[in-house]
Amino acid sequence: MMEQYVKILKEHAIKITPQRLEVLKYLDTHRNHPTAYEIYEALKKDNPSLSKTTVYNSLEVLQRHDIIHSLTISGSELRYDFRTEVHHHFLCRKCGKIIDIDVGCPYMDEFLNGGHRVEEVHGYFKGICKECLKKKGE
Amino acid sequence: MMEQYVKILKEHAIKITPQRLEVLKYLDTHRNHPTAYEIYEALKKDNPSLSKTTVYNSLEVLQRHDIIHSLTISGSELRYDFRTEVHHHFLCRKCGKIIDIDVGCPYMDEFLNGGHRVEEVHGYFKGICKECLKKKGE
DNA sequence: TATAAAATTGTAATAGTTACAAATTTGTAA
DNA sequence: TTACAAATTTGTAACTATTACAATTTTATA
Repeated sequence: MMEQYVKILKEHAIKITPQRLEVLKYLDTHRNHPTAYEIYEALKKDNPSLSKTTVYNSLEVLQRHDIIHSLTISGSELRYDFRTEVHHHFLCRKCGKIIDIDVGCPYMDEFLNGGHRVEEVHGYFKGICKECLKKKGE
Repeated sequence: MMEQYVKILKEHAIKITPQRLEVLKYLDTHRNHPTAYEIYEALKKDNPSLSKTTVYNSLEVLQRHDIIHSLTISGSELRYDFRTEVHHHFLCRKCGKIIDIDVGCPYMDEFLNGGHRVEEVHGYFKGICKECLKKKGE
């Protein structure tokens, strides 16, 4: 159940706590780019004494070790993502959904010709998603 | 002096006010992706009665008419950009500077194969800029 | 099992942004 | 040019996401 998450934390020499395991598990099993608040609300059901600060702290430590990523796509709040290969994101203005765009830009390296050291790449697209376009037409 | 900005607002049928003209001029002449607060602080010098809300309102209307864009690159506050052709941005974690990356990704359209209608494209890179890398070595 | 270091909790503070009502300004038409 | 309705500006207060901090609890280790 939790062994896989224990393993991840151990590999990164992060102290193991139930809260961190739950946050990590939640992100692994909910790939819809939740906010810190959504994670907090969900985990509070099984652990009513959970603190919002703990969720933020857990997200921070997981992010620092590159186990998860945060997205700044919305501009008002951060979204969190279980780390996978580089991919991009589409934000639908209508329904608010954030959809994975599973293509890396093959020309990405060209952007780096300025001599900067690039550690993160974010591709954000915004518009109206396929489903909302369909609804509109009906 | 201001004629060019008057012209832009007229073309978009936006009511002309000194505040909007100043905000637009500021963004045209300061291409360093300032925050709303930075714009407010700068313009207050010549117009002490300027309200922060007015800056936000002006930015909102200019953005709605696609005259300026906002960047969510930092995650904590919005940055504003006088509209130009599609280009990307690099945020230096060390000095905080946001640098223009003047290359469009030629494979951008491929991302859209999901059938979504894309209205905005943001490419954000984060790392250490050339200048900060140089300083470190010294 | 004892202990030091680190994490969790709860509350309060902070930062960026938005809501709102009163006063002022804008564009238009007589 | 003047008058007026509609829109904008202003100032203050509210709101939301996030961070700071001190007291308590838990973790990893010996």
